[in-house]
Amino acid sequence: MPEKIESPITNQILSALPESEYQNLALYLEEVSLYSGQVLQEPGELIREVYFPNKAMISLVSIMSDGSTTEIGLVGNEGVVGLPVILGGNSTPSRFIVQVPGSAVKLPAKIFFQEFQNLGKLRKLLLLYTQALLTQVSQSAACNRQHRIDKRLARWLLSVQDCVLSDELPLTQEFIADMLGTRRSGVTTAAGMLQKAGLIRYSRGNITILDQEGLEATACECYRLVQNEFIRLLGSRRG
Amino acid sequence: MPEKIESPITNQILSALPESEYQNLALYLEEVSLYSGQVLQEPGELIREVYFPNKAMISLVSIMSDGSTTEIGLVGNEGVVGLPVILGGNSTPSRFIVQVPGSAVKLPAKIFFQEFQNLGKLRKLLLLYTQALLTQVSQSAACNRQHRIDKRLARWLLSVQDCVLSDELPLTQEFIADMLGTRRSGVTTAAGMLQKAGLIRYSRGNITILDQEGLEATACECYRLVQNEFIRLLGSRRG
DNA sequence: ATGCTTATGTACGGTATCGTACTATAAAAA
DNA sequence: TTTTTATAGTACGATACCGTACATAAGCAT
Repeated sequence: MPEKIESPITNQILSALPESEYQNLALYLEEVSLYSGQVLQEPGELIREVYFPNKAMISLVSIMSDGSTTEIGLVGNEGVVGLPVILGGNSTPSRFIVQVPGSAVKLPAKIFFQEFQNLGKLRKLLLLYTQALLTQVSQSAACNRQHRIDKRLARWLLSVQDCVLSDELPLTQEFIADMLGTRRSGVTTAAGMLQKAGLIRYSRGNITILDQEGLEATACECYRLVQNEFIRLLGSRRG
Repeated sequence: MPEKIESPITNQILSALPESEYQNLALYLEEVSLYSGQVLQEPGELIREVYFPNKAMISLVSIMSDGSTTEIGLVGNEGVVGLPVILGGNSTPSRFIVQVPGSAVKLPAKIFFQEFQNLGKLRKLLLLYTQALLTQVSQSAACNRQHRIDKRLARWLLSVQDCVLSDELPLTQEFIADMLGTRRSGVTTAAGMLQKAGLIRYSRGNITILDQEGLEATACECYRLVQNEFIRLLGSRRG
């Protein structure tokens, strides 16, 4: 039996729903605590639940046959993990993995799908969010081709910050390397440059953003572009 | 006044519609001939018409502020250009440009949007196609990070072949370089390798695929993965 | 044919990143 | 405390690709 939701829901999609639509879901919503490194979904697996992050951040990750990984999208409190349920595919070739731990709200895929069929606000929001995610992934495709590692790192840190609404990011360089699709020592070098410039501080699995504006100036244009598109489509701040 | 459609419609989405749904659109469909290099949409422009390619192939392209370009998706006869109309954004930050000339069917965005609201086959197909495109873009994001130029070129040529259903591809190396997000001379070198291996033949803006199986063996795994996902979701062959 | 334009071939120093290995240090465990 | 483990720093040859420049050649117009 799903439990009652005690904590406030900060997920922006759920928060934006009119009361009547929210009540259609409320009975089935369940608050869960996600831990770092938790795998919500492996490639090809049938999606049985979708997750609305409150504070957590979840990465969508591509895995090549040689084991190399690349992040293709990030989901924070502005979004939802599990769009293939409404798009009809019910699975994807990517892994969903928790990067930043925290609370989220879980909903059975079946209920999610049913409510999406109604001509309500949820449906409208989910389609807009789909476009926003598509834009994010598209920009990453171009970014991965065109931009250097230090710019991409700066962009990525800003994006994570927006997802979790905090300057303190519990992330090891090893983990970041897996997301950026590069070597760990490459992250060390790039992060060292950002730290030397006074933009971030870090030590053993904790990164603090010291100068957001400076970091934005260092990041590639992709951060701003995606963020602007999230604002245009959803009115929220996310890149 | 839209003209009557004379030629057979080979676009897979339109072909798959039940007669009644097709009739809802038929009055507004207009056959158009797309030429190479034709820009259907610039970044940020309001989308007024959507295009269902019959034989043509259209690239979705990201443009950076320094002018560099990167293809983020391809659309052939399996799909439609203009998804932001149904997703609600009505524009995107990318350019839609005709890569391989040929016929397509044009439909006013308004009609497209209206018909999508109905709970019919069109809606189901479009959502599935959205997921397929998202998978394609996602895989490109990872591919751009992980794979070498010759593998990506092989993948890309196979994808174009699937889009236009022909072994003869009217493409210059300059154009290909813009799509792969690399230099023209890099394409020359990579294409030279493929030609030396007997996989393709080319001369002045025309590439012929001689050995599809060999090309697949050379291409990165991304080709197969995306193609399989198109088959799973839509039953059609496209990567 | 002749010249012009477009497409392709090639070269070469420079740079980002890889692959790998080894070291250093902080935190946790014994 | 000592040992172990996780995390981060550094080095260095190898490699893919960039940036650019110039040469060659095919097709087209005259």
